[in-house]
This record gives sequence, structure tokens and C-alpha cells, in this order.
Amino acid sequence: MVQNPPAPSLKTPELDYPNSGSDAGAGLSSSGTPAFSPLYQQIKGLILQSLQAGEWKPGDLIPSELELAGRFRVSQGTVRKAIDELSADNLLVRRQGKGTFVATHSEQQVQYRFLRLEPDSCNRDTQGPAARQILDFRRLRAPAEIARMLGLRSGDPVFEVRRVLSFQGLPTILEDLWLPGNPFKGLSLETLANHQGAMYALFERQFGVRMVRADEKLKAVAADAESAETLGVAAGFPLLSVERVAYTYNDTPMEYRRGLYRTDKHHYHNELS
Amino acid sequence: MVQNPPAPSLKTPELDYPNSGSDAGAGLSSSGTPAFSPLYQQIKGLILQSLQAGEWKPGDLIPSELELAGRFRVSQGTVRKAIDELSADNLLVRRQGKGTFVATHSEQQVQYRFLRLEPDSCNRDTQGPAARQILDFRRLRAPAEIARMLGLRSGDPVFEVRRVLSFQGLPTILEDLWLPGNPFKGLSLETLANHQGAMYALFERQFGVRMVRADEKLKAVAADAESAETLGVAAGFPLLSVERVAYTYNDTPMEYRRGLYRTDKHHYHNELS
DNA sequence: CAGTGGTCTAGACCACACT
DNA sequence: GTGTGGTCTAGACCACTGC
Repeated sequence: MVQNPPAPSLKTPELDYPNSGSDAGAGLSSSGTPAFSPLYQQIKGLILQSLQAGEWKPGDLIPSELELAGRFRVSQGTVRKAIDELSADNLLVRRQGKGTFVATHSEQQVQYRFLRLEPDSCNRDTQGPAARQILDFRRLRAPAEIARMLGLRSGDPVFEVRRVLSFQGLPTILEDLWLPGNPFKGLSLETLANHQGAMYALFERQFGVRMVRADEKLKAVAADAESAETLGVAAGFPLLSVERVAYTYNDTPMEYRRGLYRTDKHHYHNELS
Repeated sequence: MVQNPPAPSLKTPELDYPNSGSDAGAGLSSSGTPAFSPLYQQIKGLILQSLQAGEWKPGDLIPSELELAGRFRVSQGTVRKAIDELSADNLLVRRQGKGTFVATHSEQQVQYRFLRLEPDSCNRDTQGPAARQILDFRRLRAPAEIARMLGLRSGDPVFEVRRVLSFQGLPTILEDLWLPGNPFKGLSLETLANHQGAMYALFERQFGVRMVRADEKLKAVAADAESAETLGVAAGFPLLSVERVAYTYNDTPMEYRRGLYRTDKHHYHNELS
């Protein structure tokens, strides 16, 4: 839309271009590197800001490459490279002929994008959807460890959820998860219980919180009495412990999750490259 | 090398360009899609062939973008896009000012690129290198299951290795691995025992076999008597079972590996995105 | 200095989706 | 047809490496 005068000057984009000025050594921190940042990285940063600010919400169509190029006063190719990287990071999704969209956990081919558990036999997740059951939901003040994982202070309000996921009628995953109270203000047991589909889709729709990446730490542990009871195994049965921290834009932690997986009929699948 | 006459015609590259001819519906299999393949994908394929053929070996410098562009009679940008993807797949490594190199498991910052086990406390792998001990090495005829995983026929010759990895003096990983006999002809216990560094580096240097990607399946299992003994834990102790198939170029399986990991002081780290 | 990869531009054309 | 992303080209200039 921004059809400013042609401004053929290739010298005055509205973006910083730390190089190609006079060397201008001032203003640098003690680091020796002048922090060269190519234009497309800056564009990427600007788009990221719009995503963080919620200007474009999950599922939204963002402006076309040509329009963004005009807006930022760079060439289409430069915008394209920025979007290429955001697309590779699963933040944006390109659809030829339609446009570029903000990635979302809803309306995606894969329902549970972060769940790596698969049935041993069937190749597909064609084992039908998981049955979810909330065992517990409460609002509490964060213990030290939870606070640390979520980047909060001890005592800050958090939500705690305990739930079970069953596949083909068999309880398979028991997990506790904690969410920071502020971004998820208003979360209720009803909301959780009534919701169909992936939990991260609910977070997007109700709270505008999109989980972008996650770190998991896996261990093999022995089932304690309570977990064993819930999962229908004997105490001491080996379970896969999965500890996850999920992050929104900007590497802000937004969920801490501890799961116990039965792996006698399922396995955790991982691709290395 | 192919320095053909200038041939300024932009119409006759030596590559197939399924489109932009007369529609030419002939020659297609029953599939409805005409299998459009952009030029840079074809270039990528050609480079891949050279890698598979061993024309450029791990660590080698490949020809410059400009030279490849000339050789393939396309623009530098097209070669660049092909190399971009190969680089994203960890098959090539670009180094500004120097050139583009074939990726390698030796001489890499990370010693064990496919090993996801980390100590619980220290963030880095600064726990010192792993101590390796070969427990068993033999040549045998592949049982059905091993053959299946390696894409061989039952009874084909394979090598079997059993070894233990210790971190800070503590036996932590017990693993069995199987290699197809043909590509690894001449492998001996001595070669394995004398070698320092990652096993995949040895495979590259001695056999020209580069592992490109791998699939892992994880389960929690109880230690049997023998494994428990070797790893210094009680029978029944929960262990992380890691089953891996590693592939060379072209998705050819080249190693099947079954590991048991102690996870009381370590964890398996995974990043989701 | 020359050679390499890295960035940026401008313009042409193709493939796809919608209307 | 129009508008979108996708491919391809050609050329300019920048940043890094090593001679």
C-alpha cells in the first residue's frame, strides 16, 4: 500500500546497515565484532516483532511479499529470504497461490506436533485420537523449581494441570504441567475439559500464546505406586520420563511439563540429522 | 571441466525441464502430477550423485559456485539454492572466503553428532571424552531381524560389535551394533580398538561410508542380568533403550544399533520445533 | 591482491488458487 | 484474469580468507 515516491536512492533504507558507513567505531560494546547484520535478518526481526505483538495471529494471512517489500523499502528477494528462514523455523507457512500464513497448532495436518510417541505396530498415528482426562486442576503459588523452569519468581501464581492420555482405551501418558498465571489468566477446568484437540491449539485461540519450540529431557525411571496405579502397571515398571519446557516467540518459557510414558506398546520416535 | 562453447541460448541447458515445453502429456506414469522439478532440485540431485559416487570425499573442498554454475550451465543463484539445501541437510558445509566442503564426522566441533546423551549437571559435553571398550566383535550371517533393518537378505554377512562407553569412569552405554559386510569389508577388531574418536569418523576414513541421518526409537526397559552387570546396576534397573538405524546418502541403511543407556546421571536431550 | 561465499537488487517468467 | 508464491537470471557490491 505504501506507494511513496520512487526514491531510487539505494542508500537510505529505513534500516540500520552497520557496515558501509564510515567505519564509525563508536557505540560498540567491548565485543570486538561489529555485529554485522544483513538486511534480511533485520526484516526477519521486524516480522518477528509483529508476530510477538500479536499483530498477526496464528492462522492469519500476512501481507504479500511485494507489499512487505514496499513497506520495508527493500526488494522482494530480501523479504523472501527473511520469510524463507521464518518458514524454516515453523513460524510461518507459505502456500503457493494463496499467500503466507502464521503457523498454528490448530488446523494442522498433525494434531500433536510435539508429541513423539508412536505405536510400535501401526506406522501412522491412525490409531485414532487420544482420549484426554483431566485428573486435577488448580491455581497455586509456584514452588522454587517450577518458577525457575518458567522464568518466574517463587510464589508467582501458576496453574497446575494433571491429566492422562489414553490410546485405544489404554492409559499411556500421565503428565503434570504448569503454566504461568499471567498469560493464562482466566484458564479454568471447564475450558480445559470442554476443549477438543491439541492443548496448544487452545492456548493459541484463548490466550494468543503460540508454542514455537520445546526442549525435552528423557530418562528411564521406575513407576512409583501412584503413577503405576494410574497407568495400570506394576510399581517399579520402567517408564519413560519426559520433561519438557515449551517456549513462545523470543525464547520465553510458557509451559513446564513432566510426563511419564508407558513404552511397552509405544516408542518415542526421533529423527537425527 | 566441461568448457563447452558459450552457447548463450538460455533454452538448451543439459537438464530436463519438464515444463515449458509443449504440454507433451506422453511418457507419464498413471500419476496425475507431471512431476515438476525445478532446476535447482536437479542440480541438487547431480551434486548428490557426486557425493554418493565418492567423487568428493568427506572433508573435501568441492568446486566453487561459479565453476559449478558453468559446468551445469545455470546461473550462480541456482547452484547457490541447491547448495543451500544440501547445506541445510548437513551434507555440505559452507565457509565464507574458503569454499564449500563435504561435511564430515571427523574434524567437527562436536565429536558425537548423533549422541543425544548429556550429563544432568554440566551443560557442556565438557565431561571429557568417552572411554570406549569393545566387548565383542565378530562376523556372522545376518539373522532375519538384523537383515530386515539393514535392507539385506537373511544370511548375508554382517559384522557385530558389542561395546561399552564410559563417562568419567562410569559405564553408561552398552550397545550392540551391526554393519553390512560388503561395504565394511576388511573391518577388524584391531581397527576398531585402535581407533580414536567417533566411530562414524572411522567409517568415513576407512570405508568411505558417511552416515547422513538416523532414526531412533526409544523405550524404557528393565535391565536384564547381563546388562545390569556390565553397567553396574541392579537387575531390573530402568534403562533407556535406544534403537537406531543410520543411513548414508540415498537413504541406504548402513548401521543398526541397539543401546542401553543409564539415565540416573545423564539424560537424553531433544529439541522440538 | 584474487577468489570464495554472502547480500541485495531488478526483472522475467512459471505454477497455483481464486473468482 | 489477477494476485500470490516459486524459479531463474544477471550483475553489483560486501565480507572473509589466504597469498
